Amino acid sequence: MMSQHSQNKIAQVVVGIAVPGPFDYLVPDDSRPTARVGQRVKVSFGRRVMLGVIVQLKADSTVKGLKALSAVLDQDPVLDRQALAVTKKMSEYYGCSWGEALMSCLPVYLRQTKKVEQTYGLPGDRASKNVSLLKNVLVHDETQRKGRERFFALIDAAIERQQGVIILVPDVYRVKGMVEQLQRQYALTEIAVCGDKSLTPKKEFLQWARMKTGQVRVVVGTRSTVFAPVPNLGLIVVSEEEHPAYKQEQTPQYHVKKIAEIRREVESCQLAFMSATPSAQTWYQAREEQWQIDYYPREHQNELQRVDMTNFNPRRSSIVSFPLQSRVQKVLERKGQVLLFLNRRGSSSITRCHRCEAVLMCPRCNVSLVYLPSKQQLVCRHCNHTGPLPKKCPRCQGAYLKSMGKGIEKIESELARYFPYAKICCYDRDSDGYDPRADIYIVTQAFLRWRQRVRVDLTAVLNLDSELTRFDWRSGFQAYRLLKTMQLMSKETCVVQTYLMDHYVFQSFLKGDSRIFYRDELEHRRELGFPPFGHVIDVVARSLKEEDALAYITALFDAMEPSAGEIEISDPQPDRRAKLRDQYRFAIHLKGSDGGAILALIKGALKKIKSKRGVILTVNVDA
DNA sequence: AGCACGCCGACT
DNA sequence: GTCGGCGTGCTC
Repeated sequence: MMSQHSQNKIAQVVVGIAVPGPFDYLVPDDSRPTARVGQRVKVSFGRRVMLGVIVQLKADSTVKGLKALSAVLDQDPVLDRQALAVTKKMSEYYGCSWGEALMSCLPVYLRQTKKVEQTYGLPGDRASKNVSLLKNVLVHDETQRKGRERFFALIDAAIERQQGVIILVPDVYRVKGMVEQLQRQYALTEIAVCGDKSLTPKKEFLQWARMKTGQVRVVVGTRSTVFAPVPNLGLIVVSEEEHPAYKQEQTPQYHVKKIAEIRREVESCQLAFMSATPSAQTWYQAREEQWQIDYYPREHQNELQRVDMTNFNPRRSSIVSFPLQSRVQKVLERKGQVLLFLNRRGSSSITRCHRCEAVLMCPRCNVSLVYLPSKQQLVCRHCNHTGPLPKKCPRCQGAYLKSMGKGIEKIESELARYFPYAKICCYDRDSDGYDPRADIYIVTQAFLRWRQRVRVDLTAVLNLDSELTRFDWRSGFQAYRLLKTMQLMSKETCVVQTYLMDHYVFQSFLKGDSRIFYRDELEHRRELGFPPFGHVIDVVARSLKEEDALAYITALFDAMEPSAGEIEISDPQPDRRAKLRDQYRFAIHLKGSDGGAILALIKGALKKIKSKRGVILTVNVDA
């Protein structure tokens, strides 16, 4: 009798910490008939009690002195073989433990060592039909309308095949709109929302269980929804695929698009990446891998006006140039609407003493503080440290503090003088909605989350140069994305102010066809060895003690094998944010064609040097 | 990741 | 002589 379960004598278990594993445990006799791969278990690991997951069952083990499982927590496995395979591949790709990858794909409620009575048996046999592998799709849509039609056609086809669908959106604000769109098309009960942090763990788990048991056809959610336990998965849609929020910044640092690709490999589902401005990497990948590419260029031509700022004396004229002012004037006369973009909050970005030249700085981050007239506060753009505007210079007690560097609230007060009857509104990351009745909006980056809903008569980029000159291999693309977005939001005219008329990004954009931009941008990246033609890896050491962080990064630099292949290694240098939240940060930048070789170089150097107390090291690939 | 073991400086 | 620093190594 016992022998028929002898294959279940030993369980291989992984735990959610950075240890290699898996570890063998004895399965207690009474659990042997019911023990299954994918069940959660309680184990004593070292001196601790931890949650584990059975990843394999076997008859015997080479390890002596095995401990027994403390308890089996599930009746049915919470993870099927496909989820196990996906997390295994994920751990190999990202170099985290299998257990860490597994935990990130479980709902919070199931990460506790609590027994769950819920069963996850599927109603009937929903074994997947043998569907031939469908081509991945890039939906590159500048029209809003055609892309949506294509989107629904892809979902319809998956439902037609009796398969489930996952739809990813970059942040919680977009979930609602997406669900409303879907509800017009599909029955309410077939849609579930996922990744909503306001949900209690228990409620999130109940949603998860609905998906797991196949009661849900379509799942909508943010980043972590890419792990949703949809049985017989047919399609994963990544909307606004270039959005940076799809990258998880805490360990394990995964990217939604990579996980989607792994799920495609394991579960043979189709992928659809959608955007009005897809990333250059995706654009390239779609061509290299022969995806189906649906490009819908914008239908309505609008006028693009370039303003060469070298024609104006910056000391004598406003940041809103004369040509732009007269454009605004004309639109306002017709009761039209205007949208101006400047990526700088507040009224001034620097407050300096006229006498001793001291600049008001954030004590924790060593960057100049921004003044917000609406709150009458000085605020740090990195850590949100806030304080009042002092009346006297804190260093020399002089009474002449001077504001420099104009932000959107400064533009607002300037424009209020030119256009006293216009209703003018500012929007930055502290705004929680915008008033669609304003005559003029002046906005920062944060406003772009509304880009799909906004259509105004005139849009303008006040300072393209701040986007073009950022020290970042993606600045070209991001400048292009801003230009395109501003262009698509305008019904009639888009004005761009710049000193850099000849910059390749601007010149490519002016040619009108986005394919020209991607061709030029990719050529530029190929020459410089940037992604997708190479990898850029940053290593950052941070510590409360400046000398410790510097000593550590220098030791790491010295331990790196010189000229290992064709890897470019920068000298240790202060990070772009040299001090952040009281911590000093130093960086090394590495570049090369083989990302794995760069990581191996870093790992090799790390092994040679000893870790230092209070110094934290982070490695960022293609950040 | 934790949490032990283990080997060198300042305290009753 | 011990308390306690933190470097090193293991967890079935």
